[in-house]
Amino acid sequence: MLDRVVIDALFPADLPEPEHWEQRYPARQLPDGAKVTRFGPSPTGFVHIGGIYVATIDQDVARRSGGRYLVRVEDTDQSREVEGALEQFERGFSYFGLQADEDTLRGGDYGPYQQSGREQIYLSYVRELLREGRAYIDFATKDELASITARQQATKLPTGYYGSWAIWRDADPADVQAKLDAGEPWVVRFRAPDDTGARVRFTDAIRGTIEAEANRNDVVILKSSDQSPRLPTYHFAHAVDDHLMRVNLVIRGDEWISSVPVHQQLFDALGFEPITYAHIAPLMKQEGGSKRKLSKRKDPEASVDFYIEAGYPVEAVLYYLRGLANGRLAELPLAQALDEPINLDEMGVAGPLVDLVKLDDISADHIATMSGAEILAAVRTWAQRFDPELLSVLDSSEELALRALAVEREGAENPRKDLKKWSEFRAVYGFFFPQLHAPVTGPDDERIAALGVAPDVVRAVASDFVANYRQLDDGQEWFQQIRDVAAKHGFAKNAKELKKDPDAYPGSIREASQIIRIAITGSTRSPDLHSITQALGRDETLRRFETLTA
RNA sequence: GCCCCCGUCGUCUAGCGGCCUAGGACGCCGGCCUCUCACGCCGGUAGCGUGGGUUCGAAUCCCAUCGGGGGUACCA
Repeated sequence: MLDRVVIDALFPADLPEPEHWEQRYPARQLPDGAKVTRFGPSPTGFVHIGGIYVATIDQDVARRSGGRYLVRVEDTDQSREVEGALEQFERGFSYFGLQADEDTLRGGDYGPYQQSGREQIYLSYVRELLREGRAYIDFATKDELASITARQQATKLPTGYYGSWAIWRDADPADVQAKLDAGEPWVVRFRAPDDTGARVRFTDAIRGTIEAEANRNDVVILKSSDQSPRLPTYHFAHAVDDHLMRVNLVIRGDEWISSVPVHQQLFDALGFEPITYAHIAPLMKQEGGSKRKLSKRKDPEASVDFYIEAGYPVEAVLYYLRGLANGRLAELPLAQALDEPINLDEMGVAGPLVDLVKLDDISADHIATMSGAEILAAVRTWAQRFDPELLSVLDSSEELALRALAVEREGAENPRKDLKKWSEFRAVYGFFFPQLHAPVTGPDDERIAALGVAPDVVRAVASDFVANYRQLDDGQEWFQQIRDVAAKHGFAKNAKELKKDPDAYPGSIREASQIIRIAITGSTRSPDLHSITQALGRDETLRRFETLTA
């Protein structure tokens, strides 16, 4: 074991003792059963939808229990850091209404909330572990490490830096000193308790009891001395930060399950109270016949930007995510589900596939419950960022927009579900707006030609329709105008009649209606025609026939 | 290689030894409504990974096997 003087010389002389930090960050005064949770984003410049998923759970559990939810930026890997990542994170998370009770922006009594700002704290505890002989200085090179792993694999031994493989674990202090004097870079490794073969068990708040081999690995806890700032690995930062921030429930991805034995040893060596874990199965993606984690490289829907750009309503996404967390919530109406608590012990243990079709359905259902004014407001907000042209049209024709959105919605028993996301507004409602609507080119426009009605008949039908057109309030009466024109030009009363004797008619009422529909909306598929003309007004309605009657 | 987690319709799931001929939701298919689309309504499709046990009885318990996921980093 190294001499205390040697150890202390490796650290700043004014480095506080652990006791200092313990006092600086006292136990929280919270009601019984209050959960303090935390979400730890890495500033890699990509906000993953899985982060929203986990953070939603973190926040919900904390708030329900009268506890605290904090965000701690895990930036111990400076090489992966991306410029502006924090702002991006903030934007993504606030879009989904996920505000932390404590974080870098809002502050709090347990900061800094960014690991790169906590160097002194980690160092205090590393030095302490070193003094106690529960950690040691290590000079192993990458090549040495690779060789150890290779030899272990060849002999089917568990891989890792442990026991007699750990070349610096019980090194002669003189050798250590020599390396130090030579200025060789060093890391600090945790001295794993020597209980090889032992089994450990712990209770996971989601999965129940989990049993595993005790950790044997002397994991690195402090990264290389040739870096500045001197930062800890995740494992060590987790132990120190979660203890000092008085977090009592760690909710994280299940890729951490295998690390729990190390974490427990670390907590124990540091003299910290053990902590409760809840390991969440990650959001998955179907690929071929198998599932894999949603990947930020391959799957656009892994990014929160995907949902923001598409313009999915926040509530719909949140509702979907909560339903994935607790199946029970997916059966509840949206408002109620957003209000019900998420229970950890109800969470599934297998990773769910994210199903955009399901999200679309949820979203369409939700939008159908909104008023036209609410929808317009949401579309405007979306368009502000993603479709400036649409924005200006909306702003110059607000009344029209409201009338358009009212069609088969306001006062309707079963409102249309024709909008799944705000980005679809233009395609679905665009034709209402003269600035966005391209009139048909004429009787031979291919959309009309596809109906199979002769161009001169089309022109005649259109002309007659326009000549006698009356803007009527009653839908049936209004539609009678089309029936009359159709009858006059020999169209069959219904499709059945036409089918019986196809050559006897230019088409049926169906085709006649479609001529009118295409002229007005540009499409063979549209909401109720009468309602549309009500929204458009007489003049605009007739204007849309100009190219057909000319 | 070694260690851990997981496995019910295409998807999300209910299910905790008899209430299961396995329930719901989304999707899909068909029908009704109808001037198109959407909505709505009605109906249908489809699953306990496999093989052994235990038991009067197994989706539920045990074992094995297969499949999927993760860890085994000075990444988180």
